[in-house]
Amino acid sequence: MKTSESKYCKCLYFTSGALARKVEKLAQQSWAKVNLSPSHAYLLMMVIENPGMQPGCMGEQLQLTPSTISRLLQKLEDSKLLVRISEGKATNVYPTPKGKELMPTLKTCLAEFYTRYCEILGKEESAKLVQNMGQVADKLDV
Amino acid sequence: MKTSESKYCKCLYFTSGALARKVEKLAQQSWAKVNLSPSHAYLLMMVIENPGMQPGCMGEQLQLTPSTISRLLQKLEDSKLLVRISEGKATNVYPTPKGKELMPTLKTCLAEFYTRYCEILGKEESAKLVQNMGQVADKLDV
DNA sequence: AAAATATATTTGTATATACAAATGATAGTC
DNA sequence: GACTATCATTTGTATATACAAATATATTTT
Repeated sequence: MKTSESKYCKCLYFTSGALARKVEKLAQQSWAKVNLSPSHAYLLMMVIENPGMQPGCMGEQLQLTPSTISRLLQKLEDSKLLVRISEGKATNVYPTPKGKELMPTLKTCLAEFYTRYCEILGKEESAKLVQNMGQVADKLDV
Repeated sequence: MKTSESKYCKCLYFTSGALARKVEKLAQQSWAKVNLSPSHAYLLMMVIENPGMQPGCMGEQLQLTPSTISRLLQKLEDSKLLVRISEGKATNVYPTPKGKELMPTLKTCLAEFYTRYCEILGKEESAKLVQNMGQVADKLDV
C-alpha cells in the first residue's frame, strides 16, 4: 500500500517515519559496495575531509547524539579506517591510509545516491523538500 | 546545532532521519501518559476501531513490516490490551476490555500530539508537508 | 591547593525496526 | 490423495539510535 493511501497518512508521525525508512533503504543500497552503512560512510568522509575532528562536532553536524557517534567511530576504528587519539578530555579522530584510500569510492557512492533520488523525485523538487524538512526539524527543537 | 546549519543539511538522508527522530520524540512525549510508544498506541487504536483486523493489513496501513507488527502486537498482548486469535493461516486481533477502556485517553494523546505540532509548525504548513512527504515516500517505492 | 563544577567521551542498556529463516495452514496440481 | 507452491505470521538475529550512568579531564571557586 502506498503511504498516501493509508488512513494514517495524514499523521506527521507515520509519514516522517515511513519516508525516513525508505530513504534509509535507498541510501543503504547506494553505499553497499563499500560495505558501510550510510552513517558510517558520511562519518568517514567527514573525518577524511577534516582530519583531527572531534566526536562532539561530528554529532552536531550529523544531528546524532554523542553515544551514537561513539558507536559509529568504534566500528570504523575496528575496521582500521580511522583512529581515535585522546588528548586530554577531547578526542581527535584521524583517517588511516586505508580509510583515505576509500575516499574516491565514497564520493562515487554519494554521487550515485544523489543522482538516484534526483531521478526519482526531481532535482528541484527534492531540494525544496530537503530545505523544508530541515526548517521543520529546526522548529521542532525544544 | 540546527539541522539547516549543518554542512550536511542538503542531503536527503540526514534531513529525513533528523526530522523523523525529532517527530518520534515529540510523539513519545505525547503518549507518555498511557505508557505506550506511539506505534503501540496507533496499533491499539486501530484494533479498537477495527476489531478482528489482521496483522498483514495493519502493516500496510502503518507501513511497517510483518515482523515489526508481530513484535508490537506481542507486547500489547503481554500487557493484556489485546488478544490474537489464530484462524487457519490468518490471525484476528481483538481489543480486550482493558484495551477498550484506554480509547478515550488514546484519543486525547493523539489530539494533543496533533495540536502540539500544529502549534509549532502551523496547521496549513504541516498538512502540506505531510502530504508532500507522503507523495515522495510513494515515489521511493521500488 | 582542595573541592566543586563543567565538559567530552564512552559504556551499559533499551527501543524501534528490519531481513531472513522457520512455522503453520491453505490451495492447486498431478 | 500426496506433493508442491503459496500465503500469513512468528521467531532468531542484526542494525541504528538514544538515554542515563560512568569515566576522565579541565576549569572555576573558595
